[in-house]
Amino acid sequence: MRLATWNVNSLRTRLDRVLAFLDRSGTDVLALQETKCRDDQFPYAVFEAAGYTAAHVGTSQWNGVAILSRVGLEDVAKAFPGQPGFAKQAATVPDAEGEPSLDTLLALPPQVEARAIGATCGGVRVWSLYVPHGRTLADPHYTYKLAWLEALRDAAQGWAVPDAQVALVGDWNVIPLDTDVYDPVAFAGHTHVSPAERDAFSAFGAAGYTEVSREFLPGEHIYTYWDYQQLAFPKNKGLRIDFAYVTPTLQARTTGVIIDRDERKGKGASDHVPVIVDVAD
DNA sequence: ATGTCAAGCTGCGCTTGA
Repeated sequence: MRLATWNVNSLRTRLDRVLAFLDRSGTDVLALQETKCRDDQFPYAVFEAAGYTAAHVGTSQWNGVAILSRVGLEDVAKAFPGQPGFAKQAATVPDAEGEPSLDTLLALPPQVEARAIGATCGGVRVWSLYVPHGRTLADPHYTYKLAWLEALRDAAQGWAVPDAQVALVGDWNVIPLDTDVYDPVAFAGHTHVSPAERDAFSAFGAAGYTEVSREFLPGEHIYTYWDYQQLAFPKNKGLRIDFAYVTPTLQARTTGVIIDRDERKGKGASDHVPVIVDVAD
């Protein structure tokens, strides 16, 4: 079985590329992140015509995760148990002088975002994950990111029972090693590289998972993302932030990992490329 | 070339998010 994960940065913009990728790669199960569409905008029929059943969760133009499968798709979960929500701040309200005041920002109730979807495909429990970005170390989104990862770790630890076949794949928005970024000095003080984020990422190892892209592709400066700005891709100024954690039984079946770097080329590319995991039948 | 892209909403530019 060929399992892949890809942050497509808008499915509607990239639908032709996704279909071409499925055809070219022979992927059986594709986890997508950042579909950037609502469920009613998701092209279920297009994927059905291509032979794939799809499950999607999307509530707005932001986030959105999906799983496509041509080897079955069962027991869909549109969030993980205990998945934290994010409390957006409403518009400022006027203070006594009628001016917007930073002291009167209104925190809206936390909303569980479309960042995780699970389904059982061909005997493997697949989770398509879009970890919150964090924005800056001082932003409430960063606190949310750490809480989100911790809650996922707790849930995932419970799934990692003996012989379980679980894959946690997606855009983790964490740079685990200094050699996973083109310039670690330039990233100091930013999100993705903080000790807390790196600890939250590596905690999945202690929870019973192995990150198989690292196992099969241990080299330095292997990237899965290149910013659209500053000619990052031609200069190969990338980040390694898309990963696949799997349970031991699934790890034992894993025969290889491919990072499809060519998918970043040409006009209309996503800023991320697919990470492909091959699993023996 | 302060070397980007996408979506929504109002509108044909701005804001948000990455």
